[in-house]
Parts: sequence; structure tokens; C-alpha cells
Amino acid sequence: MAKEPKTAIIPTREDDYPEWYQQVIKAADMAENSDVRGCMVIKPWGYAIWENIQKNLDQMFKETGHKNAYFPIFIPKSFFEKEAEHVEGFAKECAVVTHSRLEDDGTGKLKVAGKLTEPYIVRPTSETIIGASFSKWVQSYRDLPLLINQWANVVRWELRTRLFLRTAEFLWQEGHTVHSTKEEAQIETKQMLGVYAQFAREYLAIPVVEGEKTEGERFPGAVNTFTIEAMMQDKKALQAGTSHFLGQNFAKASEIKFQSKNGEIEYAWTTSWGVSTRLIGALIMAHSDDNGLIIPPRISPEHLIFIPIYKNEEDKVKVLAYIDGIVNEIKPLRYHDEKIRYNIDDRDMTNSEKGWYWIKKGAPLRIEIGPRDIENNSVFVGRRDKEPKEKQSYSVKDFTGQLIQMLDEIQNNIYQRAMSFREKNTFMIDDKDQFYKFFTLKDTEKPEIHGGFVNAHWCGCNECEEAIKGDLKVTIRCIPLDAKEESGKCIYCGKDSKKRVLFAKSY
RNA sequence: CGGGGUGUAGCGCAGCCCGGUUAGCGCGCUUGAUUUGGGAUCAAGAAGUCGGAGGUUCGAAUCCUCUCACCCCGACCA
Repeated sequence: MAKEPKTAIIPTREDDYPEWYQQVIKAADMAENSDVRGCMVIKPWGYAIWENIQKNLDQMFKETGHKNAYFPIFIPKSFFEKEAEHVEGFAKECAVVTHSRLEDDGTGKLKVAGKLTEPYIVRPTSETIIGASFSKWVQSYRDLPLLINQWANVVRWELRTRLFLRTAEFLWQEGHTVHSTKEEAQIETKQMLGVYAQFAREYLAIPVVEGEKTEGERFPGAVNTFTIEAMMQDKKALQAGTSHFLGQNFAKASEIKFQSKNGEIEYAWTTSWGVSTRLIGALIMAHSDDNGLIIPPRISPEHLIFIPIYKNEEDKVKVLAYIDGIVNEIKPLRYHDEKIRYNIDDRDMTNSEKGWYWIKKGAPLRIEIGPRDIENNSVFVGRRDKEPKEKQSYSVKDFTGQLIQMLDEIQNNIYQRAMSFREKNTFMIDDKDQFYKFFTLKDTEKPEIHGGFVNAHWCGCNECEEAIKGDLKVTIRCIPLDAKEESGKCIYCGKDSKKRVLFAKSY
């Protein structure tokens, strides 16, 4: 008999965090590497999480007045060249389409043929191709604001990839809006950052810091870039979403002009904002434990899993009938306006194997039901926010009565746990030596989990930021929106500073 | 693209240095029996172009040359 391991996931977070991450994905059967370099296959359990992210975010976009549309995956090279910084930022990591056909080369193999007169870039982001359409759509101030979102896949030819966090192809949404005034575009940029922050907190149960990127970390071509930054369980930061105020840069590049009320032709003001399948990576690393994935109920593909327990066909029939009765009571219930998502797992497997299967997949509630429960009119409930063995019996009445509340409790617990982890690992540091010591590894052979979020003063110059990055690989994640005016000295050069900024190592 | 490493059954690996029957092991899978409220046991079975091409040899997973792919560390990035 195989000896029972202490944890379902090997190694643990403590032992080898990056490997743990991979193993959680594998154990939950969310995704796998494909035969295409750097591209992942998103499997049903992972995709179902993405669908829930899409569904809820999409609703939030619609509520803020945005409409969905779809633009081509190919961008003519010349479009891309229109915004200088944009080219600079993306040129190195693009897939380029140069041919349109395959022909038999005479030996039974295929050779490329039909060279295109102008190469197409597979979109790494769509500002330029969408801008081309927008320039036609926008004529008058009456056409504005134009509030468009696209759900799409994009390609960035990354050299090093990791499932969900960085893949050569990934799924995302990109919002693109056009406004008649600078102020309105700035408000839009902040509004959408707020939508992302709210979504991260309420649905993904991930606390995030909202802030502005420094010049060095800005989106290529943007005037301001705003971000939500989340802390992972290895104390590194993950950029979970960005919102850009593009000024008139892209309007000028794409000739997005309109006639104002007083008859003048003006360049418009644009924004863009996006979140990607990386959110799933954030979800995994923010919440999961050494027994596998933990999914907040509001985003989980299943809310509860029934595990029927029986020894023979006769019991099986009874147990399944009993479960049906409970299901009928659950069906009318609504959890945040949605039906309860449940699964009756009557596969031909041992009970404990099923239990662990769903623990590893992160299902919020496991309901085990056997003949004993039928006698007592009860259910036996395991919660994913608690230890696997810590299960509790409820009467059916109490269970169905408290189910909604229980799901909310799990959601809150997960959020609070992530929040207190972040608070415990966020510090204010004013001394340079202490700052350096804080971010320095003790064991470079086998890197331990170290560091955290540090709020420290910064003079605002690029040189200090670069120097710290060079020395420690620590970057300014953002200038938090809620940073207070406070006089201090730059952590690197000692010059005067008025604000603390957020430093961390990041993904 | 620099530096290091690995390709052997679905997955994880041993064998290679020092060439020699029918290429093993663990997990998983299939079947049967016994089990069954907590990650079962026993038995039988299926499954391998040893990454690819070429070479050396009576004989290559093993030695040589070339090649492809992947992983890790750097630079770059949602």
C-alpha cells in the first residue's frame, strides 16, 4: 500500500514554489503545454474558470456602457509602424506572416509560397488596427465617446513561458475607447482600473494595489499606465491588469479626428485597457495550498460536488435518489443572481480518491452522502477553505438553508486570508541597507521565499529606479493611487521625496 | 540569443562512463477477485521506431558526427 503523503501536491510551496505552481495546474487538470512552443492547451476545468471571468467582467463592461466588437487578428506592418514607441516596445516579440500558401515541393513535403507584398503581424495588441477602424467611425463630437471592447487571442513571441503567467499566445480582452476631451479619457482610464480592482477583489478574492506605473514600466506609446498589483504567496508581485491613458498619441498615428461643437477639427483622446488569462495564474498563486487549487465560489466552475457513498447497487440507487431530493431543494436557490453549480460524481472510483480529486481541483464544497446520512436525514460537508479532514455534518434543512451563506463565507475567508498574507508581508522601509538586506536572498543555490511589498520613498528619477532594478531585480510596481503626501528621502539617492512608492520583485 | 542540462511505455525514471540474450522499475491503464465513511489489496494483462539522421562494429539505448525538441539560469515581457 502506498504511504499516504502529507500533502496532495509535491513539492510544497515552501520546498519549491515554481514547481508547486506547475503541479497544482497539473493536479487540477487546468492546462498543459502543447506541441507548439510556448503555447498552452487550456483544458475544460481551466477554460471554465476563464468563461466565468469573461461572463462577469463582460457584464461589468456592459454596465459601464461598453459594447463588444471584433477586429482582425492580422495587422499590416505599416500600421504598426505608425506609433514610434509602440514599434519599439513590441517589435522584438512578434509573429510575422509573410506567405499565404503551401505547395508540394516534389518530395511529398510542403514549402511556403505566395509571398505577401506586405507582411502581416499577428496582433500582440490591437491599438493600431482598431485605430484604423475608429478613424472611419469617428467624424463628429456626436460620435463620441466610442466605447468598444474585444475578447480575443493575441500573440507575443516570449522567450520564456509559464502556463497562464506568460504564454506565446494568450486570451484576453482589450478595451479601446475614444473621447472628445482629455479629462473624459482620463476618467475612463481610472474607471476601468476601478472595474478591474473591484473584479479582482469581489470575484477572484484577490486584494490588489491600484496605482500608476513609472515612466520606465509604462505601456509603449501610453501617456499614463495604471495597474492593479497583487501579491502571490511567494511574496512576489503580479501585474494583474492595466489601463492606459494614451493621450492623443494613437489618435495622431491613426488619424482619429472629429469636428467639435464649434466646428474645429481636433484629434481625439484614447484609452486602452486589458486583462488576460494571466488572471488564472494570479488566482492559483494567490489562494492555492499544498493540497491543490482553491477557487473562490464566485468564479468556480462548480459550487458543490456530491460524492455518493455506497457499497452495493441497492444502496447506490437509494443514495442517488436522496441526492436528487437535495438537488431539488438547491435548484431554486440563487448565489449572487446565479444558479448553484453542482456535480454529482458517481464515477466508478473509490470515495477517498474522489474526495481528493475535487480537493485538488479546488471545488468550494464537497458533500458526501451515504446510507448513514439517509437514516439521519443529514449531509456530510467538506469545505475547501478548511483542512481536508475537517468535515461537518448538517441536517439537510440546515444545509440548504445555509448554503448561500456558506459560499459567501468561503469567498470571504479566501479573500481575508490573501489580505492578511499581504498585510503581513508589506513593510515601510526608510534605510537603504535595510532595503537591500530585505530583498537579498540568503541561499542563492536554492532560492527561498523572501521579500515582500515595500513602501519606500523615491525621488522620481529613472536612474535610481534602474539602479535598484540592476542591483536587486526589484522594481517599482506602482505609485499607489492612495499614497499620501509625506516628505522623506529617496531610498537610493537620498534626495527629497514627497511620496512612497511600492517596490517588489515581480513576475 | 549567451551559459548549463535532458530526450528510454500515458507520466516519472534506471540502464549509457566500461557496447553483448527477449530494454527494466514505480505510478497510471485494462480484466478478475477480495475490499469499501476516507488517497485499498492480490493476481493476470496491454502498452516502447530508447528524440531523429548518418557513422564505427559481428553486435549500438550505450561509442562518434550532425540535427531537432524541451527544461533551467541570464537579457525581454500581460
